[in-house]
Amino acid sequence: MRLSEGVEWGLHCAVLVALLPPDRALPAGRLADYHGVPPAYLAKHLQALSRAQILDSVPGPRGGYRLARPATDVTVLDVVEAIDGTEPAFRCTEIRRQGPTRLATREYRVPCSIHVVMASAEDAWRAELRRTSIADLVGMVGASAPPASLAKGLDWFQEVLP
Amino acid sequence: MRLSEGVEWGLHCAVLVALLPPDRALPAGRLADYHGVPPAYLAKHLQALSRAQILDSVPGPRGGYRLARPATDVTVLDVVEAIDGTEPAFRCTEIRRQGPTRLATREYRVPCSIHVVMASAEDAWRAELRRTSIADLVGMVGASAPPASLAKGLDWFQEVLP
DNA sequence: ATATCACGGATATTAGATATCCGGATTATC
DNA sequence: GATAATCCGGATATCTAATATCCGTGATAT
Repeated sequence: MRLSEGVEWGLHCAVLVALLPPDRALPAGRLADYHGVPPAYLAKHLQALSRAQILDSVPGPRGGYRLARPATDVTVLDVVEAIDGTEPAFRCTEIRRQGPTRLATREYRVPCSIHVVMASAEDAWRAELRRTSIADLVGMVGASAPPASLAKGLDWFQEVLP
Repeated sequence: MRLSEGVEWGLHCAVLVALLPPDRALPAGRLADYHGVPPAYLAKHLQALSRAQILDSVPGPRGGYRLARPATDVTVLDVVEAIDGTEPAFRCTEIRRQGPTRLATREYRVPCSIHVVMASAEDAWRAELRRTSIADLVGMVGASAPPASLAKGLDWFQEVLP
């Protein structure tokens, strides 16, 4: 079981644009520079975040991406699902209905108990991801990152924002 | 994010061998018949369950697989991890340390907050899967499956166990 | 008018999951 | 003891999804 690497990129990008001065946007290329990831591929993931209305995209010079809503209203789960999709990790193929002892379809009114357990675990996973917003992550950075990190980040904004 | 289909097969097989009469074993081929899945590939997953000491393997005629421990002592998580591995779904590549604003390695003593959140969600997922044992699943089948299903299963045992 | 940027489609590459086969080792049964 | 059934691990083939790039189009600030 493996999450797309794009999930990590998307979350870090969301945190970074949450720190932007009001009404400014960061182009995809700058976000790729900042994180040291392939620009063309990151662009694809940012487009997914834009379609999910997590980011706003601004075309043209001084354009780029910014948050579409307050950082408090964007959960980690929102970003994960925008990039990785909402398909469950466990997909019940109903193998209980295969093989020599299978019954008629109408007999299977009760759900597959294995399916139920796996689904409830994924619910717990999602619930946990919903508990944290991008604003929380920004706060965590402020509270626990080396201060030099923030300072350097601010310098960098001055440099790259035209 | 996607779990191997083998996880579903492994769980259904664990439930089935938990229903075996004492000291009997089911060959991989019969388990594949019962579930309508490719025998050669299911065999690979059963070998993984055997290595994880969830199943006992018995070579030779009248051999096959049986539970290595009481069904109450085998959790759903045990089976999932035996087949899917224990690698986390989210793998932090520390992209916060890349790019133009990176600091010296020694500055990063606090953990990446995104990593922490993703890891806690996976902990919640695992905790949920640990709450249910194979014995619980067997009980659920007994309590909620169509009775005809169990009856047919028992007939089938008589037929295939030499 | 021009340069900057997002967007979506097409396509190539790679890694991992799915699937099969075979030779060797083990053991119950005759 | 011979035979047949079974597990085991390695080698290999195939298929799917993730990763990655490129380009033409449209929008817009300067």
